[in-house]
Amino acid sequence: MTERLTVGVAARLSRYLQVLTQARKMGKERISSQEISEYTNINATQIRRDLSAFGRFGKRGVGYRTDGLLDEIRQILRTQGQHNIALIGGGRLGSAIASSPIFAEHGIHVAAVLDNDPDKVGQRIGDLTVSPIEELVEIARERNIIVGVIAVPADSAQDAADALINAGAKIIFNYSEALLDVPADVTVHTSNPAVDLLYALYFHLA
Amino acid sequence: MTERLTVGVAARLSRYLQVLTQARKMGKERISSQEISEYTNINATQIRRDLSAFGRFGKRGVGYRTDGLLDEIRQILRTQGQHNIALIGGGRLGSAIASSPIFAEHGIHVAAVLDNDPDKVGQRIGDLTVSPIEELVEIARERNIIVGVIAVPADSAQDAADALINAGAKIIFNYSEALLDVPADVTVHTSNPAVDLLYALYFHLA
DNA sequence: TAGATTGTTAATCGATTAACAATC
DNA sequence: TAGATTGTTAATCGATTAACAATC
Repeated sequence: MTERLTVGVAARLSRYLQVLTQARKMGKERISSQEISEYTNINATQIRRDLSAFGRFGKRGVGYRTDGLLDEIRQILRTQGQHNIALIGGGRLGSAIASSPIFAEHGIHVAAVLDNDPDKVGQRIGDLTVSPIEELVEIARERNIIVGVIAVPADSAQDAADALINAGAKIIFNYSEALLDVPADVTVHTSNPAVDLLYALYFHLA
Repeated sequence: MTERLTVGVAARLSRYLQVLTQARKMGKERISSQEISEYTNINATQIRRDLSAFGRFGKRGVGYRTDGLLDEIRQILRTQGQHNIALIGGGRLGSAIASSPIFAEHGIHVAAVLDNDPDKVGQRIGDLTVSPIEELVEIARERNIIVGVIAVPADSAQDAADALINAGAKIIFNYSEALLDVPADVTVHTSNPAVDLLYALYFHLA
């Protein structure tokens, strides 16, 4: 099982992880492939197939133990540790991200919020104080940060990306609509809800 | 060309749409499949293949006209009109979404922000005033809304979904971590940046 | 002409699905 | 035993990629 997962399998396992995390919070002790399918829109046979490639985690006639399956998938995805991330942008979106419980639930800790606007520096967001962008290099080194989240307007996004790259970040989540130019060893995930929406509308209208 | 696109093709065309929109804003008149590939991480051959299924849009040795290709893809995805959407939640995330230029750029108009918290009702967010959730049915009917965005804490998310469904929404974008139970004719897109991040980390660490 | 890039073919690989025996 | 659900097979379909002629 030391082989690298394909992109598709890893993406699907991540979705199962999300459903299982919530199902556990709702007190569900067992879950069937059919139930996971309803929440993810992934075919139930596909789910059983994905899982059975790593072991026999389920019980026929019963389903999967929520807790046990969660642990197995975490092991497969190697996502059991704590990860520190840096957030660039102390505006509305930055505040929303920094305060969201979504990250903590999965072992992800927003270690710092930075901004290049002197008016924002020093403001408090939840437990954090906004730091000047100049401190990013030091913070990233100290806190072992390789993931950065960009929550600034499109016209500042490339500057934010450059600062992150300069500080050693290898994974960037871009919540602006800007296209970012980055070196080959840096991965960018751009989130664009408007485009996702057009995609969803296509299937509704077609 | 009246046939329905496969899920994969529609998803990729949406990504091209995003890149082309930004490339046009940056004043780029022409773009090659290789350039689109660098921004989307989709194989350049795949891109040419996807496009050539609908016509010969490019010029050999030159590339594609940004403007022209944008129009072609919009036609294929049938996303040329204006769409009104309703946003539930007037907190930090809701404000960020309502104020974001990302939607307007693609013809999507946040027509109303609603909240069940009396303290939030009446507050202004950009051009909008937060309305009580009770007004959703009427607003949805008047503004022809079938898309709803949920930007409330997880423990209110199902209530928000129920209100949207009751008002006739068929597509729901869920920015909480909650799992939503909805009728079969309603599509839910749940965004969970933490899970996306674990997925990205897997490939970085592996 | 030389260089660049599209459009297309052909081959391979992974995803998807139906069906069903195994078994709880 | 009866019902439910997993694990697995087999068949199909779409995605991916390399290669390259066409052509701007």
